[in-house]
Amino acid sequence: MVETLELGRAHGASSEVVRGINRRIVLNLIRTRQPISRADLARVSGLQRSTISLIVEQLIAENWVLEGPTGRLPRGRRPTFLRLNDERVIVGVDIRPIYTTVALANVNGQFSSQETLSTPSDPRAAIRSIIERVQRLIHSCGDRKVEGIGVSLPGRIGRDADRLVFAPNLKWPATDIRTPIARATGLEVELENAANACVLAAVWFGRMEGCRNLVVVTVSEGIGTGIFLNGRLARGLDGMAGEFGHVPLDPEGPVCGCGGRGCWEVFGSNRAALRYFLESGAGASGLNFPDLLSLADQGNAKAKAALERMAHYLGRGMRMIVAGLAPERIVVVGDLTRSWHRFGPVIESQVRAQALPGSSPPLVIPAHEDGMARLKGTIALVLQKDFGGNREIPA
Amino acid sequence: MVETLELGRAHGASSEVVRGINRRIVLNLIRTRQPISRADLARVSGLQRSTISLIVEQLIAENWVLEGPTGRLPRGRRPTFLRLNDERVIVGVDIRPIYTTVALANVNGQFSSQETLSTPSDPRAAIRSIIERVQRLIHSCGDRKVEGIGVSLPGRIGRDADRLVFAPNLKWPATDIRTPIARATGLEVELENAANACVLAAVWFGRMEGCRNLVVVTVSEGIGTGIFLNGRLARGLDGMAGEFGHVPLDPEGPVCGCGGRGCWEVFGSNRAALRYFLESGAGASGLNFPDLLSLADQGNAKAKAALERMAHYLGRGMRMIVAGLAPERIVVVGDLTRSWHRFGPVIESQVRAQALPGSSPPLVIPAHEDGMARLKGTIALVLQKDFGGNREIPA
DNA sequence: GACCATTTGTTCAATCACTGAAGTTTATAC
DNA sequence: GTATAAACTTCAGTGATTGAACAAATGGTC
Repeated sequence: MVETLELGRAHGASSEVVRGINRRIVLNLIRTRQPISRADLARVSGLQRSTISLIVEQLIAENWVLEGPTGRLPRGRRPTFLRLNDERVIVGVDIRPIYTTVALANVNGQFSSQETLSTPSDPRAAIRSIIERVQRLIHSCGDRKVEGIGVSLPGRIGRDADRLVFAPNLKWPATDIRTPIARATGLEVELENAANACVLAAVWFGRMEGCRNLVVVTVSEGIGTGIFLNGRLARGLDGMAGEFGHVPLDPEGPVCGCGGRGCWEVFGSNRAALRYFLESGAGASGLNFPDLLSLADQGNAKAKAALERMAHYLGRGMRMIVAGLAPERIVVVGDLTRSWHRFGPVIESQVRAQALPGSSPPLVIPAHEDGMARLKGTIALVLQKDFGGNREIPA
Repeated sequence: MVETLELGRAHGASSEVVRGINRRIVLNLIRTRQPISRADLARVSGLQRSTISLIVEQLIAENWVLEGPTGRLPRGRRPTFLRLNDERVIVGVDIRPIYTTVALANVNGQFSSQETLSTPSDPRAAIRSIIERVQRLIHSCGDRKVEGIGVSLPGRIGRDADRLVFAPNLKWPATDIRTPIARATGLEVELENAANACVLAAVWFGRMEGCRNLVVVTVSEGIGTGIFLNGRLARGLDGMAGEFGHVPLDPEGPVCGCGGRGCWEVFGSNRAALRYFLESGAGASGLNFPDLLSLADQGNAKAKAALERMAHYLGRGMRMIVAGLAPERIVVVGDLTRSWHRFGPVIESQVRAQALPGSSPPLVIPAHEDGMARLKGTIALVLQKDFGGNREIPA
C-alpha cells in the first residue's frame, strides 16, 4: 500500500473515529447485502455480535435501517432481517445537451418517478425549469424524507463545487447551478461531471465490488472519461481530471469545441461518425446518431464504414487510458453500446495491442443501461455523504 | 470526498486503530518538523498533550525517536526536542540500464555512503554484484539497525511484487529480484518502478506537502511516468499504470522497444534526440545525451534543433497527462533538466495550450537533483511500512 | 533573593468503543 | 417435554482519548 498522511491539518483520531468507521461498514454491508441479519453482519464484518447490535440499534434510531421479516433456518432462533429504509429518497437530475431528466429514487437506487424535458439553451431558463420539476417531485413525496439532490452535468465543476466551468458540448457559460437550486428547495445539492457520475453508478450500484481501478468512457456528442483509481474518484486539480477527450490525436486535425485541434473526441464521438458519413457523400444532414446506427444495421455500407472509423479512433484513444492508468475495466457508456457487435471487436483489438508484455488488457464492458447510469450516479453522489468512507479501509 | 469502502474483507476497527492512526501522525510530524517538542506536537496534531506524551513514550521505547537537547523560550519550562533516531538506516539500490547505485541512508533520507557499478547485462550477474555491495554496506553499519532494502528499477514489478516483468530499456527477461536479495541479506526488500520511486522521493523528501495530485515524468533512454492522485500512488492493475511512454503518438512511426510503433518515448526520449541529431547528417555515432547537451550549449545548430524537436514531443505527450489527470504539478526528472532553459519554454507552451477553459495548467518543475531522486525514493519505499498511513487521513 | 506568571510535561479519573464470555430468547427435532 | 442450535443481549474488562489538576522548570520583577 502506497499512501501518505495528510499532515497539515492532521487532526488526530479519537474513539468516535472507530465508531464512524464501523458504522459505515455496517451501513454499507446492509446496503449491499440486504436483507441481512445481525449475526451475518457480525460474521462478514469480523465485528462482535454485541458491537453489531449496538451499531444497528443506532442506525434504526436514526431511521436509516428497518427491521424486516424474520428468516427461516434449519434450527435455532430466527434471524431478524435488516434492510435500508427506502422511505428515504433522493432527487437526481441529469442535464444533457438535448434532454434533461429529473427523477426520484430511494437509497437503494430504485427510481419511482422520472420526467424528461428538453434542455433550454439558456442556463437560467434551464435552472428555472429544473427547480419547478424538482419542487413538484418533492411535494409528491409526502412523508418521505428527501436526502438531497444530485446533479450530473456534461462539463466540469469548478473549485467551489457550485459552478459549471467547462462544458463545450452544452455551450453554457460559467454558471452557478448549485446555489439557486439549493435555495429554492432548501436541500443540499451535489454537482458532478457526467462521466464521474457514471463511475459512481458503476461502483455503487453496478456489481463492481472489489474493482478499485476502472475507467468509464462516455461517448455521445463528445467523449468524457471518469477515472477511478485506488478505489477513489480521481478528480484532479479543480476537478478537471478525465478530459482525455480533448487530447489532440492529430495536432493538425479539425477544430474542436474546446478551441483545440484534432482532439480525440473530434475523431471518436457520435458527432465524428456523422461527419464521416456526410463526408463520404451520403447526404442526409438532419441525421442523428441513432439513425446512423439503424442505417448500418440495415446494411448501409457508408454508415458501416463511418461507424467503423469512429470505433477505430475510440480504440486508439483508449490506448492512452490502458497504457497510462492500467485499469482493470473500461466501461463504455453511450448510444453506441446498442451496436456493440460493431464497436466491441474494433476497440478490443486496439486495447489488446496496447497491452504491454507482462500485463493483461482491461475488460472493455458496454454499459447497456445507459440513460440510467448518469441518474444512478447522481443518487450515489448524495449517498456518499452518509455511506461513503471518510476514511479508507485498507485491503 | 469521493471514496468507497472496501467491503469484502472489511475488517472492523477497534480501539488499536485509533492508536495506529495517531502514532503515524505523530511519527510523521516528528519526521517533517524535527526538532519538535511534545507541546508543539499537541498543538499541531490537535491531540491532547497527555496523549502525545504516551505515544512519544512508546516511540522512544521502540527506538524510533530520541530526546534531543532542550529548547529556549521567552519564559516557562524548556521544551525537550524530539527527533528521529538516525541510527536506523536503509539500503537503497537504483538499477539503471548503464549504472547501478547502492547507497546507505538514514530514516531522514540523508545518505552516508554510496557506490556505483556498471550494470551487468545478465540479471543474475547483476543481482550477485548488488548482493555483494549490499552485504558490504550492511557490515559497515555496525550497531545501526538496517530497516530494509528499497530497489528502484526501470521497469514494472509483477503482481507478486517480486518479479521484474516489463523493462524494455534494461532488456532483462522476467526475473525474480526480490527473493535472492532478501535471502542473502535477511532483510525485507521492496521493489518499485523508477518513476514511482521519484514520486515517493518528491512526496516524502521534496517539499511537496499538501500536493495530492502530481505526476513525475522521467526522461532518459525511455519515458516513464509516476502518477500520484488523491495523495496516493496510482499503480493500476499489476502495477502497470504510468506507461504513457508507450502510447503511440503516430501509429505509423518508428518501432519501439516495447514492440509497438511510434510510442511517445520514440519521439521524446534522450535516444530520440540522438536519432534526430544523426538523421540531420551530423555524424558522430558514439555520442551520448550529455554530449548532445554540451554540443547545443556550444552553439551547434543541429544539436539545438534535435533537442528542440525532442522538447516539442515531450510537451506533446504531456498533454495527455494534463488533460487526463489534471495534476497540480508535473515534475520532470532526467539529464535534460540540466538544460532546462532549452526544454522548459517549449514544454510549457504545449502544457499551457492544453489547459482547458476554467482550469489552470500544472506547474512544470525540473527536478535538478536527478540521481538522488530515485535513490531517495527507495528509502521512502522502505519507510512507508512504518510511517505510511495504512489509513488515509481525510482533508 | 523571594515571588509570580508562564510554559512544558505528567498523572489520573471519566468516557467511549470494542471484546468476549455468559446469559436469554426462540426455533426445530426427537 | 427435552435437547440442540442459532440469534440476539447483557455486562465486566480492556485500550485509547479527553480534560482537569499537578509538578517541574524558567525568566522577569520587586
